[in-house]
Amino acid sequence: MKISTKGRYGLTIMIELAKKHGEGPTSLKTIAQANDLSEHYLEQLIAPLRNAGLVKSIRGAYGGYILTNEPSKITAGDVIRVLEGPITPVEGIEDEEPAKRELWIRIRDAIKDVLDNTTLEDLANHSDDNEHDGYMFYI
Amino acid sequence: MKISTKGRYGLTIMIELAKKHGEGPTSLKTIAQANDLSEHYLEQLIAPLRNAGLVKSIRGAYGGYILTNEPSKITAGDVIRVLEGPITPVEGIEDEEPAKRELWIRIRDAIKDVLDNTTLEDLANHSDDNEHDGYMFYI
DNA sequence: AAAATCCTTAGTAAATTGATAGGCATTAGA
DNA sequence: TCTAATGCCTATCAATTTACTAAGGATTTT
Repeated sequence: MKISTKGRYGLTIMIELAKKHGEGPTSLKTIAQANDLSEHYLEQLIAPLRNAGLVKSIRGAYGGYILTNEPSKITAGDVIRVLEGPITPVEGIEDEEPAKRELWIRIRDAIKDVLDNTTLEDLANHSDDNEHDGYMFYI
Repeated sequence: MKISTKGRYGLTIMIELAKKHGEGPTSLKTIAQANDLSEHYLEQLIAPLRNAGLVKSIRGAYGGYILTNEPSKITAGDVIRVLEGPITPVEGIEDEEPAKRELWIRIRDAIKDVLDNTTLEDLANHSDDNEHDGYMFYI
């Protein structure tokens, strides 16, 4: 039910790169410091993002990472799938009996719908409004 | 992102009890055998369900468990919250910056919508159709 | 040459998962 | 009253995952 720090920090990295898109490479050190995260840990997270072709690295001094695509063309789902695996509430949906199977499928599709329709552009350009504060803590 | 066997087996228990609702208690042994699960493990899962008041136990020979409410009045969300904790894709949504915070809230609400609108009656009475087979494996 | 950066592998403490083991407490039915 | 069937409780544990830390090599710019 939870998305771990892999997916969350991974999104943080990608949002930072989206904000700097077109301005040359951004180093992990910069991103780690700006978000108070471990640079070493981020290195481990960006490796799969690079292998998946979502980012490109530029080595050496003044190097860093850049997005390989427009922020409007990369979704939160792209990032989460790489770092957390397939989007599904349970392993082996196909093995469940019909009633539960349909429940998991409805949940999966609901999550997919949100993640696949939210782009890095949406996330990077987001204003600092707080329109959701009113019901935020209702669980 | 995942619901563990706690929530899944817990739902299995509750669906079995819903099927037998009004017919007297059902033992964990019966449920464990019917679903090829460890009876001992199910005992650990039903304890919190009992503490939460979702089921009532009847001790002694020919005892077992019964639902404390109509299957139409108990939702999958009730069961999942007891066994998996609050429904949320991340811990500490309130600590995230607005862009990600809204993303997590949208995901949370989408999951809540499904879980809170699916009752044990829905799950117990489900026919064995396979209407979703066509796109089931698309992730 | 020096500094900044990416890249890779290894290790690790804590938590969670998914059980198993053993046995006591309670009750229905013979 | 005895016995079998059940619920109830505590402890233990192997495997996995999480969230890092550590160490150092490879590459490129200045």
